[in-house]
Amino acid sequence: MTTLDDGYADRNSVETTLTASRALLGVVARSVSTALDSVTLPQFRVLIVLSSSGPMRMGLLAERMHAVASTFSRSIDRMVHGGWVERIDSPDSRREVIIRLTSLGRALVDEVTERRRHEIAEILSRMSQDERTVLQGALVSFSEAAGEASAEELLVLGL
Amino acid sequence: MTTLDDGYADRNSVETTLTASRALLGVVARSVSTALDSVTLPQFRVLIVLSSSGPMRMGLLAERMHAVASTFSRSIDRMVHGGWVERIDSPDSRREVIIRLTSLGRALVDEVTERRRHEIAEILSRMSQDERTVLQGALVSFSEAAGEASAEELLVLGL
DNA sequence: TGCAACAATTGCAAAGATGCAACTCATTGT
DNA sequence: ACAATGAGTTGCATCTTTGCAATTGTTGCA
Repeated sequence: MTTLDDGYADRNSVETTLTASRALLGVVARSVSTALDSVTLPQFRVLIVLSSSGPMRMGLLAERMHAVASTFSRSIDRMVHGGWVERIDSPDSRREVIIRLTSLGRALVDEVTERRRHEIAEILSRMSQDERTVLQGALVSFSEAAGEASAEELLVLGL
Repeated sequence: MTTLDDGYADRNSVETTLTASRALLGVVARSVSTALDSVTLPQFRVLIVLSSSGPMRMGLLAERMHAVASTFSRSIDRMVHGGWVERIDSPDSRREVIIRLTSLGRALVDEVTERRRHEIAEILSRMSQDERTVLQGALVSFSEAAGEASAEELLVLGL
């Protein structure tokens, strides 16, 4: 991509970008908020991690969540009780426990991402083809300039 | 704005938009995460509302937060104790209590928004002037197509 | 004036998140 | 075989969020 880096962002373009980006954040917020009727935000974060990284050993998952193992064990108790995840034996070692999404848990995550996609598609459909094309190009360059947002960071807000 | 509505969004542009939203979320998450060392997310949301709407009567604020008044009163207790907000007498009625940000509370919010602006500026600075201009226009048309994201919704994410 | 409506707080209570220390098994290495 | 280490769980404790019911003042109105 061409990055001429021919300037710095003036105050105004920052404000404009920030303001305009609120719409996009609104989409995300709406999609997540429905899930929060079912699980808490910390719990939803767990679902997100399991969804994107697959089944995982207890300790590893706790570490990813920046939680103390004991704390986390009981959080998982609650989530198991809620039917969102399940504990299964590890094929590697009998002292390890693997946490896996149940179909219910997966459905909840899917519902959120699906809602998000759907809503974005809806908004895009209200734009002209030209506008979409321009937007797409602009967002690509923005994403590239921004770099990868680490999964770790996104987790703070539940994706 | 011209909305020809001459098509539907293809899968690809949806994905691109989704990716960009993650980059944006990364910015938001990073900016907020430091504040979360000081206050909880629900508490930070209170600070956000006070920051954007100014001092507010107890009951009104509780309503905005979708909290029951009694619940909220105690949340405010903790925040007062933490030094983030203060209760002041209402000039209108002696039975009303106004909640106002302390300078500490305001500083916390400012710090977050400042960090966010800074980071956006940084990203924009890695783009060419042309790209920035195009991005702004594109985001504006996206915002228009999306409609207002209610402050209510954005609050889920802490702005 | 006196009562009903209003604003906020307090009493009580349940559920989650979180942390430290102790404990139970399983595994590894000597 | 046994001690040391590793993985999870349980005991115990605290703090925050959240809700319902009852209480204390205030205000408005008949």
